[in-house]
Amino acid sequence: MINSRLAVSVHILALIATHPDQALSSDYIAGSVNTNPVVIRRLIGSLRQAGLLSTVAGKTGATLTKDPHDVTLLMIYRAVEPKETLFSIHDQPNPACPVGRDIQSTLNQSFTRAQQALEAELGNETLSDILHRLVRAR
Amino acid sequence: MINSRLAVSVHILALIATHPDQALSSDYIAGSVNTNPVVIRRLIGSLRQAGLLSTVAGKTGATLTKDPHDVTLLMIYRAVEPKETLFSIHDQPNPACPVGRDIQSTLNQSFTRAQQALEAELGNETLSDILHRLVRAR
DNA sequence: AGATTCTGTAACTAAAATAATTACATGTAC
DNA sequence: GTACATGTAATTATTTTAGTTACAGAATCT
Repeated sequence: MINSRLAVSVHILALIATHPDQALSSDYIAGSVNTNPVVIRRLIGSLRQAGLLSTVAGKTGATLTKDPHDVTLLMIYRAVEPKETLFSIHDQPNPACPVGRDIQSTLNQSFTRAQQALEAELGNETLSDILHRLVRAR
Repeated sequence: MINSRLAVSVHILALIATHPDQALSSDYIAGSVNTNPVVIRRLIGSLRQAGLLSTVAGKTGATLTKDPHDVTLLMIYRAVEPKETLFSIHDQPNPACPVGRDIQSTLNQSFTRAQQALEAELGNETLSDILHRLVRAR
């Protein structure tokens, strides 16, 4: 199972987007997400590094640097997910065995395709889509 | 990052498929995978439960119960992956917050789509494809 | 039959990943 | 200058994953 960093990050960005007039503190956001403020600040740090929002140290709040239409879930995912490959492959299979020798590269092809399909789908969904569905959900 | 159980399971099935005449022990398979025999026996247990192979307790070896053409990576993945959902979503977001209240169901829609794309791709790849690529890799 | 070897599992340990927390340096605003 | 915020390192806790030990029960071999 993939970690919840993407889920929490979307939550953070949705909060900021729906409160354009208010400066939301990491404490406030943590209250909505139900976690520790430091967890929020760390994710915001990654999102800032990815150019999705900007903050000023010491100053409350963060502002989106892109239009929600132009922010895909894939961009958010990549911002907070350090690992490039989705599936792990066991290492050091026996090179003396014909299967062991080539299993890694073979699996890698399949896994790469699957990952690309996942990422294509994440790339098709924007923060704007999320915001619209949040409103409609009421 | 997703665990390596799918990778190891494909390795196991590929070994069995390429040695139809030999009865491979969990010890032998563990030697090719480079892990502990119990890890192999556990995965074989899951694969058996899913109807992908059969074994006889005490008797060396396992035999595939399906043609490799009819075994998809998705079937293998589902056999050894207990979790149904790919992405985790943080729990107990603040219900008093409009975003917190509906974020889970909203994210769930997006995540389900992404997961389906991944699974569709895994469903398109068969054990037979893997076997062919293993041979070609030499 | 008895010894040996294997599978099937439970139970436990180790390692790694994830999340939560503490602590504090530094910046902002009144 | 005080109060409060962010940024980040360091630590701890929790969960997941993988590896290991142990052993009961089945099969094979002589």
